[in-house]
Amino acid sequence: MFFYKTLINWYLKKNRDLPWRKTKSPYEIWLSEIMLQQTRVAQGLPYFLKFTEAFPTVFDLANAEESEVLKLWQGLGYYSRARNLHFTAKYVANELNGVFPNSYKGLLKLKGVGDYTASAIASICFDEPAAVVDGNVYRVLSRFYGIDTPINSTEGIKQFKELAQSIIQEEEPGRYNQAIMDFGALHCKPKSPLCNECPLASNCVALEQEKVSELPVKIKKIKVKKRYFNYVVVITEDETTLFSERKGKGIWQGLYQFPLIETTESISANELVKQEEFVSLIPNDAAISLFNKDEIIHKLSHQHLVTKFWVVRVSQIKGDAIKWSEIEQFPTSVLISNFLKDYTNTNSQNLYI
DNA sequence: AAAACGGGGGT
DNA sequence: ACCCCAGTTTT
Repeated sequence: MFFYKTLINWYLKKNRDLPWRKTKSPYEIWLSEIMLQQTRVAQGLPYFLKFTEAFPTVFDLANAEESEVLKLWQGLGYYSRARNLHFTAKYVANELNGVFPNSYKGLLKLKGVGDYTASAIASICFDEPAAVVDGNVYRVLSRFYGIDTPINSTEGIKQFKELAQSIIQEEEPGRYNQAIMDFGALHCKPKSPLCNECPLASNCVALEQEKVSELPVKIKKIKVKKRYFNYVVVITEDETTLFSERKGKGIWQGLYQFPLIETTESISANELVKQEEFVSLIPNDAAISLFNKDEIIHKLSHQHLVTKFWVVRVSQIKGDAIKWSEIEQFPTSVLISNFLKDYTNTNSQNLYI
């Protein structure tokens, strides 16, 4: 109870003024929670404003084209969130008359809504005492209670959820959930937490045992792969190009891109023109130049994409072309978005063979 | 149980 | 470089 009350009191003084805290509307809370999954508040905030303006209600979102949703989501990452968001909006609008489920259990069934998000919406919108466990909660609980079970182990996930659930009260569960998350984000930070002015210091096990910097424990296991991307930027005399949707599994599903030739290592122009995919795409009269002198290393969590943009000028095109002037309407990755920006600002003289 | 899934910011 | 972020889904 000390823990619970202290966090709520801290929150009443120090909470962040955020737009989704002005409402209990499940639509807006849901929208904000999906956007903030694995995403910093500062990064998600402008997207929340864009989305609520473009889609004031769940019906507006449901009636949008998926590509329109992805375009607004562009740059936020984890694009399956946007596709699931749209799917769930259509489900709620069409099957549930626009009314979101009003319980943790019901919310959990929605696509893109897991344990954290169901708890957040249920507690904030419906005052259900369902405890959220996000990265902040893991950190605050592991330190305050001195728990060194790895937070990303099966056992740790179960243990911390049970502990969090045992703490939450019937009284103001939504406010408490937001309090412990804000406290983790602003006060009990990963590096340099403010222990010398902490309202929980008197009972914090990690502080007492000088283990603050060691907690929480996390098993690290990500291994980064290198991949070699060659984007073929075909440009015809009448300013059209090839730009199509990325199908199948893997990164950037549903986003648009130039024809992509992936190789096992970095290649030259001479090697590029020998690639089967290139031959089938490009006529013999093509003029090929390399746009970026240095390889672009686009860094994702699990892979580094070593990328070359090949500008290929041709008289005519084989596949389905789009007008270059309309390319910005399509949702695309930050990697390609950055290229388009650079390309527009660069004279074609600066190309490298 | 582990891997995949983005991008940005802090140290 | 490495870690972390209002996690969820797929393999």
